[in-house]
Amino acid sequence: MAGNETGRRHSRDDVAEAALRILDDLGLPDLTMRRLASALDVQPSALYHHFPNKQSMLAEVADRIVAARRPVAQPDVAPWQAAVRAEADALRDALLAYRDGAEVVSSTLALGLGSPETVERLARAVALGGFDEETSRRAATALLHFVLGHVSHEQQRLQYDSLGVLADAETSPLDEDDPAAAFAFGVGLLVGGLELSRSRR
Amino acid sequence: MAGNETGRRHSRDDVAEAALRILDDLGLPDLTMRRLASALDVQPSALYHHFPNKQSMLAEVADRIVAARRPVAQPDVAPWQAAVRAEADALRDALLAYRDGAEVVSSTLALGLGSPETVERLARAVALGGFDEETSRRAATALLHFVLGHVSHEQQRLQYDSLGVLADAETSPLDEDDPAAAFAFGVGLLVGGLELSRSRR
DNA sequence: ACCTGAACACCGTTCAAGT
DNA sequence: ACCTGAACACCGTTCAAGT
Repeated sequence: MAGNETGRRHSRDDVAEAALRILDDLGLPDLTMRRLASALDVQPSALYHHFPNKQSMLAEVADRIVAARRPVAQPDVAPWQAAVRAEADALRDALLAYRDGAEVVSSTLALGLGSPETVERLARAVALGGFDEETSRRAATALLHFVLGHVSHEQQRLQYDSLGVLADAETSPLDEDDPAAAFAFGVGLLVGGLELSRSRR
Repeated sequence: MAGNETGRRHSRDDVAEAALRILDDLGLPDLTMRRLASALDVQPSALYHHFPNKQSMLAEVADRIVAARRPVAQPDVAPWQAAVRAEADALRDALLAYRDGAEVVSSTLALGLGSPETVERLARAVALGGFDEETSRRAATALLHFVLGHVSHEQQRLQYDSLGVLADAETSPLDEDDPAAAFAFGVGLLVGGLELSRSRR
């Protein structure tokens, strides 16, 4: 897909694309520098020409995953609540588009790497409700933590189901029969909390 | 602290205690089976007599971290909102008590391991508000995701600050000047959302 | 600029064997 | 029941050297 599979001499872009492929095909635990190198027909040490270390390579992967979010129209007339929900949904869908997407993005953000765009887009949607900058940023952060935690768990479950068959009654209390509904509920709580703080202002 | 430092022959309990020590002294990346073994003056393979693998050993560590939460009085007369906030605070404090505590608990819960007690205690507090069981469980899950995400980030920041000196303006948009206030804000949003859904019922 | 070859300092886990 | 000794199959990263 991102060419140059046999011809040697790769770009940073090639490396990132190959990493996304491995992530989606094999999952995060199998996305090793050595496997990535061998997918590119190159020695592991060659990767360090493109990235200083594995974490920065994963940060690039994370940025590409969230950058693929569908754009959300935010007409000034629409209720801000709908904009926030749409942003949350777009983020969830982007994370679900790659295997272990949520965990990659989560660990990257935890390390302070990755683009700030993700929080900012959420914060902008919140700010449509007229909240001040700090409130918007804090609400966006809370939303992001919920989304990443929820989707991480969702994706972990997917993997279990696909390989473990998961003996009956083997469910954790975090498991949800309807992940999409549980997701909407969680986002709804945070939006509701914002509404309430607004009406009390 | 958990005895038997030189006399060979350890119990599962000794192993878990030693793991907690290493976690708090060196952090999760340095909590390896080999280092744990050498702290107990034992060959790495000996650990597999006590735990089938590293993940189950970490699950035991996670359970001990959250089990140390301070008990929260829940008199039936007190407002349920205060009970939920108290449970969230108790959980945050327990996670902060050990280095990388949030990450250990988070990854354990993500794998479906660890005791269900953590979610259940949160759900019980929510249920004091008269919410049905599914709503309480979903709200507790949302709360838990927020708490784990927030505290994980908080602890990552602590480590950065302690070793990196962190050049000026090196802050990510997720960073907070006042983590405790940001935490209370996030919990407040979720509690507020519950209040609103209640008044609309 | 991009890569090779070789090495360093590690991992988690298994397994036969010992007491 | 609890442990040793040795091995297997890996890791991320560095570094001199090549083109």
